[in-house]
Amino acid sequence: MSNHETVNEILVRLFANILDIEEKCLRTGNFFDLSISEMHVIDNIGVNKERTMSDTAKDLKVTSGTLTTAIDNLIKKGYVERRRSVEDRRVVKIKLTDKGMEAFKAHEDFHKDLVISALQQLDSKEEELLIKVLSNIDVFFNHKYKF
Amino acid sequence: MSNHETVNEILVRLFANILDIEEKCLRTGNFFDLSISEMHVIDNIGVNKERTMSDTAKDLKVTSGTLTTAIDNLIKKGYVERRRSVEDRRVVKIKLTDKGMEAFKAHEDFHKDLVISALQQLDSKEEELLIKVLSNIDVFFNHKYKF
DNA sequence: CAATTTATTTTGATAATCAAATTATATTTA
DNA sequence: TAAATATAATTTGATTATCAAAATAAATTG
Repeated sequence: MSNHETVNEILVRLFANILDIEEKCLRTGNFFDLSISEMHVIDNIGVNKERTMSDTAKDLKVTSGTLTTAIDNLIKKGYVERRRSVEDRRVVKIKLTDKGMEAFKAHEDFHKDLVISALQQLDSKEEELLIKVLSNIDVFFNHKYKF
Repeated sequence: MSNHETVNEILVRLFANILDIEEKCLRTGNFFDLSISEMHVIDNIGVNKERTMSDTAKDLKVTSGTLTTAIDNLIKKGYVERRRSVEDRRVVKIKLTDKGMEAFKAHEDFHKDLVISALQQLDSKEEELLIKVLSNIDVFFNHKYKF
């Protein structure tokens, strides 16, 4: 097998595994009632912020209708609060509750932990190599991603 | 910014976008009637192979009920064929049609492009090192997060 | 102030998924 | 070998995530 094929195979496997790990860590952790996509909504709202529905939907690349139902559920579960803006009464502001912030932090910690444990294995030369390759992929995606 | 933060940032962006980009490349290409999950089924069946439902479902980490409906749709769209095994009549074998193989190859090309971009500016020694580094990370994750 | 634009929600639909029940066939065992 | 058990796949009934288009409400503009 060529290097290219090997790299492809490992990247595909790593990607699938990381998604799997993230989902399972969620489901077996303290926030077992959150799906990955719900966690991504929480992650996007972020701590100490009050965001509008449309900005959040745009960031997450979903329609505002989709976000409305997602937020309905997150409110039911106690992770998010919603209020109408007083300056512009068309606008709805959302922010995390304390429980939401805890979930945010847990997820952040998970990410930190994942990256730290991956990088711990590497010497500085390997680390640079990895960053270079990841950046290359990032550039490739940004290039492809103009629709 | 520390290496950790850089890596984390790139990873988050990559993970947020990769499925999206892959799907959009599909939809704007010759196989606009395939979703990304359908393409992953096609990818898993692979060319020149005849696979059983259960093996494929296991590989894809979905239940066999889920795969049954996925295969129903792929047959309707003309990408897959299904026949009962003669040796064991409980077993169902699936394989790609010619159209399915074309889709497989188109998807393969997308991945090839990705890897070529990823490996840009790397000499063959660095390629080898990268393979080692990625494999280590994969093995490490599987050890650390086993459920 | 009427028309238009903007922000959000609602509605009605489809994909992907699961667990549990069902069907058909094969294997084991008493 | 007939009955019990196991296996492979499908069907059923449900949920979640998603979209486009219609509806609602508020702000802006001409």
